[in-house]
Amino acid sequence: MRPENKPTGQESGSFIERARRAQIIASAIEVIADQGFANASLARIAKHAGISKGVISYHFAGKDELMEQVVDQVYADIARYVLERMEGHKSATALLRTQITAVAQHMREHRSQVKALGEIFYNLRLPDGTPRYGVAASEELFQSLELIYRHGQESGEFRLFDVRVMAVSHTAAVDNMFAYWVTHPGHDLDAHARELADIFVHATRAEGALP
Amino acid sequence: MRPENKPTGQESGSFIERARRAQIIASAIEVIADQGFANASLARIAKHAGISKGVISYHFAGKDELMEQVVDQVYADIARYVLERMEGHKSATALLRTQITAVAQHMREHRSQVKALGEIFYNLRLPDGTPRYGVAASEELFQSLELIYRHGQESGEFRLFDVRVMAVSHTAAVDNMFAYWVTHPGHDLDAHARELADIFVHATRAEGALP
Amino acid sequence: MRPENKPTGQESGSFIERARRAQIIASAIEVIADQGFANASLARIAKHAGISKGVISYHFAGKDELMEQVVDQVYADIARYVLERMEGHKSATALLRTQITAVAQHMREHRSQVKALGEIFYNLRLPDGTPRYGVAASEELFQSLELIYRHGQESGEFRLFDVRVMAVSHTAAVDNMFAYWVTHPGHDLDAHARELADIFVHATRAEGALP
Amino acid sequence: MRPENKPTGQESGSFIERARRAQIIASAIEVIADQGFANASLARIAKHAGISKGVISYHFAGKDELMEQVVDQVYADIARYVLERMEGHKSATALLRTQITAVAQHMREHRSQVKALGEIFYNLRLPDGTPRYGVAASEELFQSLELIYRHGQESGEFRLFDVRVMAVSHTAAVDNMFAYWVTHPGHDLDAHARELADIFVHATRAEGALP
DNA sequence: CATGAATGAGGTTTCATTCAT
DNA sequence: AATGAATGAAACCTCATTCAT
Repeated sequence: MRPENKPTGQESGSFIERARRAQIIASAIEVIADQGFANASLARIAKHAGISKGVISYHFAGKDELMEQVVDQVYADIARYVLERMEGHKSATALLRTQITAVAQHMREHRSQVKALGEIFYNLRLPDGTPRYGVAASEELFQSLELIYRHGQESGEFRLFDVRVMAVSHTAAVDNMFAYWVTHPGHDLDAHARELADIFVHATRAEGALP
Repeated sequence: MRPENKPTGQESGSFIERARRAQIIASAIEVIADQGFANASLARIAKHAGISKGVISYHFAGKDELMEQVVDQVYADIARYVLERMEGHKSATALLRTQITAVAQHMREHRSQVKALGEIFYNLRLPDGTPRYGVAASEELFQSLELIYRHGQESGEFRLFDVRVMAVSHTAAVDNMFAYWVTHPGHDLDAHARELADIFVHATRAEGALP
Repeated sequence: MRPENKPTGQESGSFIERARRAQIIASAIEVIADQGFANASLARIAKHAGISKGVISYHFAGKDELMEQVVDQVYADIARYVLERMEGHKSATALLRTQITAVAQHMREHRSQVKALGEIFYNLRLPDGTPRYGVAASEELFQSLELIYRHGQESGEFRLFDVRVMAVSHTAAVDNMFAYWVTHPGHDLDAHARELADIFVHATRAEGALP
Repeated sequence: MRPENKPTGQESGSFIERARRAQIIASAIEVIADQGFANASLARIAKHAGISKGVISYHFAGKDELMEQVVDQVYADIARYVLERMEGHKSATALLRTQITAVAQHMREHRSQVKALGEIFYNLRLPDGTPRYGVAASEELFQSLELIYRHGQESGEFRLFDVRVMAVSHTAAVDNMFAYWVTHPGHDLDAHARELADIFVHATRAEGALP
């Protein structure tokens, strides 16, 4: 019997406990990234980790909890990585460029994690059949992007536009940059990111004021 | 035994044969749009169509072939719809706007089809676990968008940019417009499309030349 | 896909359908009577019937439905058997004696059925853990016995007593007669039944009026 | 390693050893009474006791031994309680009444214990699937009741009847009194017991000699 | 003396597919 | 051309038990 999860931010459980959970989460990420969500059975995840199937059930309440832990961890990693790199920048334009290029860097260094995140986001469903995450789950991300866009509009850097549509399109373009890179090995991710940043810089530019 | 499928574009089989296949494809679309790819078992599709499970196996080589037929049909519908509306326009800018708004109109009128298309695109896998359609499958779409963008660059309407990145981002933004609309009932799809067209018009604009 | 059960009294399904269901129910009865409820897995029931596990899932919504069908059938058999033999008797005393001896006869001829019924009654639980049947489920039986007892009190054959306590005790004594017989092969069930009838005849007798 | 259990009546092991075993037995009783035998996993029993699962394995050879210890303890409690109250009574009729009412009192005061006892009696099986306790296990109880009945027949208080059938029916009626009370909160257990005593007093009465 | 960790068997259920009719 | 019936694999989950520490 594993002690019930303490949903606090604080790490819980013994050292071994945490190590096993991390190992299982890592294995899940690799299997999902490699074989897709639908093929990522507990059996495969366990086999990939070199452990017995029961171990997963021992450390996680069920498959859903494991998936949610994967999402939580990967999402937190991305957010930390990107926010660190955005610190210090003042202008909305710089923030915008930095966000896109930082995400791209993180993707290049954590390809499997990001892929697994996307798979789970798209596929995990609640018992009633409705998506567990969905576009709705990106609300937090939308809002943080809207902060940048609104900041640019207020400072006069950006023209007036619907910040929600811009945020949704921004998110989509970044996500697909990743998907495109994954399926086109050899594609220059950093160049793509720079081009994408250019696109949104132009798209948001106040009339007659290109930098 | 059913005669093997002729993979030509030409309709094959008797009238009844074609009608049954169409009925099954329509049922599959509705079930997938409603319950998601993972919950769209042949049993559910058959039940929804009011027929026996065996009929599907009789008319399609397997589940995968059914899914591919759904994709083919829906994809062809979208292409026809959008191309019809683009005809007659000359300027790249007009073509760009029209493409985006026409897709949005089609989405509004064929919500289930588009949703099912997305589900299959994202979820269907080959036996070895790799995606059946990945971003790679959008190659045809990318190229047709690139035609527009290159046309604009040659006519001087558009600035110089990487047309592939622009096409990928364009596709992504349109896809997510749909996803956002699906999960946010009441969202104004047409307004979103107009804003999105504005975004790409600005993003592509030759310097100092806003219309 | 099996057509959903029509909960009407009318038999539903094709001939083969009904035959398979009957076969599976019979197999379940034998396995439960032989190995006990806890050991009566679907695998064992299927093996005993010489069919695949999946067949059971095909014909019954789940294990619980199978168990309930067993109860329904066995219970109806007993009721029919006993009521047939009680018909024509007028005096409460005769009805009482007949009920007990008829049940005993039925038990002797349908040992497995009765045993399985008891096992399911005692063990089957709802998803929330509460008993599916329980003493509460015997309410119908209690009330029919109370009719006899009240009839005897009104006719003056029986003394005054709490008919509910008498019915509960009666039910218990009959059930345990069966259980005792099951565990003591060679025990004379009919003699036991006659003795038991004597006990309740004496227990109910109006003072000073033994027949 | 724990020293093997000494199956003597004498308490064995250190103080801590005995305390732990008692604690575990008590927890098992509560869980079984609450959730039923089938849902009383070692995990749940351990959790309810606030200890680790391993402790149970340490102190008991296995689940079966734990169950048997529960039976032994509860059974001994009941016997002691009832026998104490029967002491001093001489007439068979008084002994009969006292036995029934004393058992009822004990039930009211030790509801969980009695419920757990019944669950285990009915459900525990030997590895080969046969019941560990069946009606056969009540032999001791039957014989002690038979002593009373034979005593009454010899003293002339009781009519002639088959003492085994009477004892079996008596046991059944008392057991079901408990089951009925458990499922009908608010039912008057003491009144039920008095009625039940009346029933057996009448059932055993020598003709023409009601007290 | 106690624990946390791990195991692997076995449970029910869902599913795509095959086949005789 | 269609159906109902059957299959067996694979999924997730629970559990009693074992073992190193």
